[in-house]
Amino acid sequence: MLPRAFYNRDTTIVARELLGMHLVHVVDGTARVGRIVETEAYLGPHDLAAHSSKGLTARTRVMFGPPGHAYVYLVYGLHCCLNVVTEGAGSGSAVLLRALEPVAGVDARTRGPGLLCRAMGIDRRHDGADLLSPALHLVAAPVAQRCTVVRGPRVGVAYAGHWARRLLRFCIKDSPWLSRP
DNA sequence: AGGATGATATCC
DNA sequence: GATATCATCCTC
Repeated sequence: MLPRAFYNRDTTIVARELLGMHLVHVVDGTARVGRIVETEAYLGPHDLAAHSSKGLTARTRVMFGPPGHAYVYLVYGLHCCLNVVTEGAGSGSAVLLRALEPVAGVDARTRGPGLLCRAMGIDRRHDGADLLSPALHLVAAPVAQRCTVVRGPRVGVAYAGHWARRLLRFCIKDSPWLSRP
Protein backbone atom coordinates (compact mmCIF):
# COMPACT_ATOMS: atom_id res chain seq x y z
CA MET A 1 0.00 0.00 0.00
CA LEU A 2 1.34 3.42 -0.85
CA PRO A 3 2.38 5.18 2.38
CA ARG A 4 1.22 8.61 3.47
CA ALA A 5 4.67 9.98 2.59
CA PHE A 6 3.97 9.20 -1.08
CA TYR A 7 1.14 11.73 -1.11
CA ASN A 8 2.94 14.28 1.05
CA ARG A 9 5.07 15.52 -1.84
CA ASP A 10 4.93 17.96 -4.72
CA THR A 11 1.58 17.48 -6.46
CA THR A 12 2.97 17.45 -9.99
CA ILE A 13 5.37 14.66 -9.04
CA VAL A 14 2.60 12.66 -7.38
CA ALA A 15 0.36 13.05 -10.43
CA ARG A 16 3.06 11.68 -12.70
CA GLU A 17 4.10 8.85 -10.39
CA LEU A 18 0.50 7.71 -9.87
CA LEU A 19 0.48 6.52 -13.47
CA GLY A 20 0.74 2.73 -13.44
CA MET A 21 -0.32 2.44 -9.79
CA HIS A 22 -3.32 0.30 -8.92
CA LEU A 23 -6.47 1.71 -7.30
CA VAL A 24 -8.17 -0.87 -5.05
CA HIS A 25 -11.71 -0.68 -3.66
CA VAL A 26 -13.19 -3.67 -1.86
CA VAL A 27 -16.97 -3.79 -2.21
CA ASP A 28 -19.02 -6.69 -0.86
CA GLY A 29 -15.86 -8.69 -0.30
CA THR A 30 -14.67 -8.36 -3.89
CA ALA A 31 -11.66 -6.23 -4.78
CA ARG A 32 -12.15 -3.90 -7.71
CA VAL A 33 -8.76 -3.02 -9.14
CA GLY A 34 -7.82 -0.60 -11.88
CA ARG A 35 -4.48 0.63 -13.21
CA ILE A 36 -4.23 4.41 -13.32
CA VAL A 37 -3.52 5.64 -16.86
CA GLU A 38 -4.53 9.32 -16.67
CA THR A 39 -4.27 11.99 -13.94
CA GLU A 40 -4.42 15.74 -13.50
CA ALA A 41 -2.61 17.88 -10.91
CA TYR A 42 -4.44 20.71 -9.10
CA LEU A 43 -1.84 22.78 -7.38
CA GLY A 44 -3.59 24.75 -4.66
CA PRO A 45 -5.53 27.99 -4.06
CA HIS A 46 -3.36 29.96 -6.49
CA ASP A 47 -4.30 27.49 -9.27
CA LEU A 48 -7.48 29.01 -10.70
CA ALA A 49 -8.61 25.62 -12.04
CA ALA A 50 -8.49 24.07 -8.55
CA HIS A 51 -11.58 24.00 -6.36
CA SER A 52 -9.38 25.20 -3.51
CA SER A 53 -9.02 28.54 -5.31
CA LYS A 54 -12.50 29.29 -3.91
CA GLY A 55 -11.05 29.08 -0.43
CA LEU A 56 -11.85 26.82 2.49
CA THR A 57 -15.54 25.86 2.24
CA ALA A 58 -17.66 22.87 3.19
CA ARG A 59 -16.97 21.43 -0.24
CA THR A 60 -13.21 21.98 -0.27
CA ARG A 61 -12.65 21.03 3.37
CA VAL A 62 -11.09 17.68 2.50
CA MET A 63 -8.88 19.19 -0.18
CA PHE A 64 -7.34 21.41 2.51
CA GLY A 65 -6.88 18.44 4.84
CA PRO A 66 -3.96 16.05 5.30
CA PRO A 67 -2.54 14.08 2.34
CA GLY A 68 -3.57 10.55 1.42
CA HIS A 69 -7.31 11.14 1.69
CA ALA A 70 -10.03 10.97 -0.98
CA TYR A 71 -11.64 14.19 -2.16
CA VAL A 72 -14.86 13.16 -3.93
CA TYR A 73 -17.34 15.67 -5.32
CA LEU A 74 -20.36 15.71 -7.63
CA VAL A 75 -19.90 17.46 -10.94
CA TYR A 76 -22.54 18.45 -13.50
CA GLY A 77 -25.18 17.08 -11.15
CA LEU A 78 -24.54 13.48 -12.13
CA HIS A 79 -20.97 12.33 -11.95
CA CYS A 80 -18.62 11.83 -9.04
CA CYS A 81 -14.91 12.57 -9.41
CA LEU A 82 -12.17 11.05 -7.25
CA ASN A 83 -9.10 13.04 -6.23
CA VAL A 84 -6.25 12.13 -3.89
CA VAL A 85 -5.17 14.91 -1.55
CA THR A 86 -1.48 15.77 -1.74
CA GLU A 87 1.14 17.81 0.17
CA GLY A 88 0.73 18.99 3.73
CA ALA A 89 -2.56 19.90 5.39
CA GLY A 90 -3.63 23.38 4.32
CA SER A 91 -2.01 23.23 0.89
CA GLY A 92 -5.34 22.66 -0.90
CA SER A 93 -3.79 20.50 -3.59
CA ALA A 94 -4.90 17.19 -5.09
CA VAL A 95 -4.63 14.86 -8.07
CA LEU A 96 -7.73 13.96 -10.10
CA LEU A 97 -7.87 10.35 -11.30
CA ARG A 98 -9.32 10.49 -14.82
CA ALA A 99 -9.08 7.00 -16.28
CA LEU A 100 -8.25 3.41 -15.35
CA GLU A 101 -7.33 0.23 -17.17
CA PRO A 102 -9.48 -2.54 -15.65
CA VAL A 103 -7.39 -5.13 -13.80
CA ALA A 104 -9.77 -7.17 -11.64
CA GLY A 105 -13.39 -7.09 -10.53
CA VAL A 106 -14.21 -4.20 -12.84
CA ASP A 107 -16.83 -4.85 -15.47
CA ALA A 108 -17.77 -1.36 -16.61
CA ARG A 109 -16.34 1.55 -18.49
CA THR A 110 -13.52 3.37 -16.71
CA ARG A 111 -12.59 6.03 -19.26
CA GLY A 112 -13.29 9.43 -17.76
CA PRO A 113 -13.45 10.56 -14.12
CA GLY A 114 -17.22 10.06 -13.79
CA LEU A 115 -17.25 6.58 -15.25
CA LEU A 116 -14.16 5.69 -13.21
CA CYS A 117 -16.05 6.38 -10.00
CA ARG A 118 -19.13 4.52 -11.14
CA ALA A 119 -17.14 1.45 -12.18
CA MET A 120 -15.18 1.43 -8.91
CA GLY A 121 -18.25 1.99 -6.75
CA ILE A 122 -16.98 5.31 -5.40
CA ASP A 123 -19.36 8.15 -4.55
CA ARG A 124 -19.63 11.16 -2.26
CA ARG A 125 -19.84 8.93 0.79
CA HIS A 126 -16.12 8.41 0.24
CA ASP A 127 -15.35 12.12 0.51
CA GLY A 128 -12.71 12.36 3.20
CA ALA A 129 -11.98 8.63 3.28
CA ASP A 130 -8.44 7.67 4.27
CA LEU A 131 -6.62 6.08 1.33
CA LEU A 132 -4.52 4.05 3.75
CA SER A 133 -7.38 1.70 4.61
CA PRO A 134 -7.97 -1.96 3.75
CA ALA A 135 -11.12 -1.21 1.74
CA LEU A 136 -9.80 1.72 -0.29
CA HIS A 137 -6.17 2.35 -1.13
CA LEU A 138 -3.54 2.49 -3.84
CA VAL A 139 -0.72 0.05 -4.42
CA ALA A 140 2.33 -0.05 -6.63
CA ALA A 141 1.74 -2.26 -9.65
CA PRO A 142 2.99 -5.79 -8.92
CA VAL A 143 5.18 -5.82 -12.00
CA ALA A 144 7.44 -2.85 -12.47
CA GLN A 145 6.80 -1.66 -15.98
CA ARG A 146 8.34 1.35 -17.56
CA CYS A 147 5.86 3.49 -19.40
CA THR A 148 6.19 6.63 -21.44
CA VAL A 149 4.34 9.59 -19.97
CA VAL A 150 2.84 12.34 -22.10
CA ARG A 151 1.71 15.71 -20.72
CA GLY A 152 -1.04 18.00 -21.92
CA PRO A 153 -3.41 20.74 -20.78
CA ARG A 154 -6.10 19.78 -18.27
CA VAL A 155 -9.59 18.96 -19.50
CA GLY A 156 -12.59 21.24 -19.03
CA VAL A 157 -10.90 24.14 -17.27
CA ALA A 158 -10.95 26.77 -20.01
CA TYR A 159 -12.31 29.31 -17.49
CA ALA A 160 -9.02 29.25 -15.57
CA GLY A 161 -7.11 31.73 -17.74
CA HIS A 162 -3.44 30.94 -18.21
CA TRP A 163 -3.74 28.06 -15.76
CA ALA A 164 -5.79 26.24 -18.39
CA ARG A 165 -2.71 26.01 -20.58
CA ARG A 166 -0.38 24.52 -17.97
CA LEU A 167 0.67 20.98 -18.86
CA LEU A 168 -0.74 19.35 -15.73
CA ARG A 169 -2.49 16.37 -17.34
CA PHE A 170 -0.49 13.14 -17.36
CA CYS A 171 -1.24 10.11 -19.52
CA ILE A 172 0.38 6.78 -20.22
CA LYS A 173 1.32 7.14 -23.86
CA ASP A 174 -0.86 5.23 -26.29
CA SER A 175 -2.95 3.60 -23.58
CA PRO A 176 -6.26 2.49 -25.11
CA TRP A 177 -7.96 3.38 -21.82
CA LEU A 178 -7.50 7.17 -21.88
CA SER A 179 -10.61 9.32 -21.58
CA ARG A 180 -9.56 11.04 -24.78
CA PRO A 181 -6.52 10.85 -27.06
C1' DA B 1 -24.62 20.86 -30.75
C1' DG B 2 -27.26 20.13 -26.75
C1' DG B 3 -29.63 17.85 -22.69
C1' DA B 4 -29.57 15.58 -18.17
C1' DT B 5 -29.30 16.98 -13.34
C1' DG B 6 -27.98 19.03 -8.62
C1' DA B 7 -24.48 21.11 -5.57
C1' DT B 8 -21.98 25.34 -5.08
C1' DA B 9 -20.59 29.98 -5.09
C1' DT B 10 -22.05 34.44 -5.61
C1' DC B 11 -24.74 37.67 -6.10
C1' DC B 12 -29.24 40.14 -4.45
C1' DG C 1 -33.73 33.03 -2.24
C1' DA C 2 -32.47 33.32 -7.32
C1' DT C 3 -29.19 32.21 -10.74
C1' DA C 4 -25.00 31.14 -13.31
C1' DT C 5 -21.68 27.80 -13.46
C1' DC C 6 -19.69 23.64 -13.56
C1' DA C 7 -12.51 19.06 -13.11
C1' DT C 8 -18.99 14.90 -17.45
C1' DC C 9 -21.10 11.78 -20.55
C1' DC C 10 -24.39 10.48 -23.80
C1' DT C 11 -27.32 10.92 -27.92
C1' DC C 12 -28.47 13.31 -31.82
